[in-house]
Amino acid sequence: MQPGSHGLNFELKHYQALQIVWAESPVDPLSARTYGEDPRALHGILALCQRSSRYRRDRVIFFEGDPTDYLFFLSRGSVRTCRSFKDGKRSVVAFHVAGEFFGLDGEMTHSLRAEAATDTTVMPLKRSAVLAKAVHDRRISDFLLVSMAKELRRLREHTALISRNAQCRLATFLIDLSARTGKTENLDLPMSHQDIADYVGLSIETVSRVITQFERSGFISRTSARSLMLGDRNALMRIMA
Amino acid sequence: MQPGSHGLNFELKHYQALQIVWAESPVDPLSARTYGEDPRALHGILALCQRSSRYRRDRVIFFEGDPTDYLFFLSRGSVRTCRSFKDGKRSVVAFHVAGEFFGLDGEMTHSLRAEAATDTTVMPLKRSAVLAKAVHDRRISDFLLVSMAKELRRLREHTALISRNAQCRLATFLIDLSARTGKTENLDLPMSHQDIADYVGLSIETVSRVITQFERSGFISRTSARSLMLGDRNALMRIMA
DNA sequence: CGGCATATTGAATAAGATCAACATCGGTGG
DNA sequence: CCACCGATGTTGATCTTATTCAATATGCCG
Repeated sequence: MQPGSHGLNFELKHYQALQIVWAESPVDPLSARTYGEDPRALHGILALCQRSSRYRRDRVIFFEGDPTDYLFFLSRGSVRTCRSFKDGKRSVVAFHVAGEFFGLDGEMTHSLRAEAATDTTVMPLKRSAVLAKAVHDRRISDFLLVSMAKELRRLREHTALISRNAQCRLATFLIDLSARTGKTENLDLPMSHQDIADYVGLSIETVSRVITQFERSGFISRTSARSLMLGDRNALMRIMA
Repeated sequence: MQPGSHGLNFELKHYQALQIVWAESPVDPLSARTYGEDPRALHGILALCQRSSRYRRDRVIFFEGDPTDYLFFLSRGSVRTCRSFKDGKRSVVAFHVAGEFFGLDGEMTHSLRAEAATDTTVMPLKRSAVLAKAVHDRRISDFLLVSMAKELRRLREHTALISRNAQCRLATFLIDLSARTGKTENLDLPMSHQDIADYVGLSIETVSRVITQFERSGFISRTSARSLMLGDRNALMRIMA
C-alpha cells in the first residue's frame, strides 16, 4: 500500500461521523466547517503511516504495559481493547470499528491490551510524529481532540450500563452497534459471543439466553448466531430505559 | 472572587498531576516541558471565567440534554456525573475532584447530568470562548487534550469493573479515590454510600456489607461511616486482581 | 434533645453464574 | 463433495452472589 493512498478503504460515513463531532453554530471555531468539510486533517495524519499492518483475528496489536509509541487508525475490521485478571476473567473495555483511531493514551504505557476482534488492517502512526505534526497543523490537534471526545462519550454510555440488567445491557449493545456500523438491518456481529459477554459483563450463556429471548419476543430475528435483524428497534430502545 | 485570582485554591498536586500527563522524552513536542512547568495554559483558560459559582450538595450543575455551552473547572468539592433511568435507578458515571475539568463533550448537548456530590465551587467557562482561545494558543488546546486523555483513562479503568465482583469493585474504588485525593490514610469519602453504590453498580446494602467485611478482615478501619483508614493497601490491591 | 438522613444488619428472593450436555457452524482434508 | 473435527453457540439444572425487603442503628443538624 502506498503512503499516498493511505488505505482509505473504510466507509466514508465513518469519516463523516468523525468530522461532525463538535459541529455547532457557524461561528464556533471548532465547528463543522473546520472539521467536517476538509479531509486534509485525517489525510495529514495518515500520511505519517509508512505501511499498513494486517492482524488476524485474536492477534494482539499491543499489550498492557507496552509503550504508547504508536497510535492506530483502523481501516478494516474491528478491534477490542481489554484487560485480563488474575482469576482468568477478561473485561472488554471497548470495541473499535473501521474509521476510528485507537491506542491514544495520556500515559507512557498502555493500560489495556488491544486485539483484533476480526481480521483487520491498521495503520500504525508514530505518536511522536503525530504530535510533532499536530504542533504545526492545528487541524491535526483538533482532529485528535475530536477523536478523544467521541471515545469519551462512548465510554460514558458504556459505563452507565454497570448497574443495568442483562436485557438492558444487550439491547443497548445491539442498538449502539447498529448505529456505529450504520446497519439498520442484517446486523452482522463483528465479534464472538464471548467478546460481547466480556464487554457487557455477562456470561456467554446469559448473552445467548437474552438474545434468544429477544428473538422469541419478536424484537429481532436470526439467520445465524452472528447475523441478526433488528426488526423492532423501538422495543429494544424501550428496554434500554 | 476576582477574575485575576481565578479561585486557585485547589491543591497544587492536582494541577501537577494534570500537567505531567503525556510527559515522555525531552524531544516529545507535548512533553513535560510543554505542559509541566508552565501554569500559563491553565491560567489562560481560567482567565475566561467571569465569576465562580457555588453549588450545595445535590444541586444540579447541568442537566442531561442541556447544551454544552459551558465547561467547568472544579476548584473546591466534588462532582458526580450521572444518568437516571425510567425505572428510578441511577448510574454515577464519574466523580470529579478539585483541580479537574468536567462538562467537556464532543456533542451539542450533555448526555449526562452533573450534580454537586459535596458543596462545591466551580468556574464556568464558555465553551466557545475556550475554543476560540485554543485556536490562538496551542497550549490551551493541548491542555484540553491532556484533560480528556486523563478522563479517558479513568473511564477505561472504571469500565473494566463491569464484570468484577463486589469486593473487587469497592477495593478498586477505595484505592483509586485515595490516589486521586492524595490521602493515603484517613480517607474521607466525599460522597454518600448511595453515590458509591450507583458508581460501582451495587446496592447500598452490599456496599455497606463489603466495607464492614474489609474492616473485619483488618484491611481498613473506620472512625465513622465516611472516614476510613486504609491500613492494608496491599490487601486491597490483591483483591483488585 | 428531637427528627430526618444515612448507614448497618438480617432474612427471603431473584438474577445471573456455573456446570454439564448437546447442537451448530465453519473450515480442512480425504 | 462430503465427513470429520474443533470452535462456537444453545439449552437445562443447580448453585452463588447480590438484591430486595424489613428492622434497627447511628449520625447530623436544627
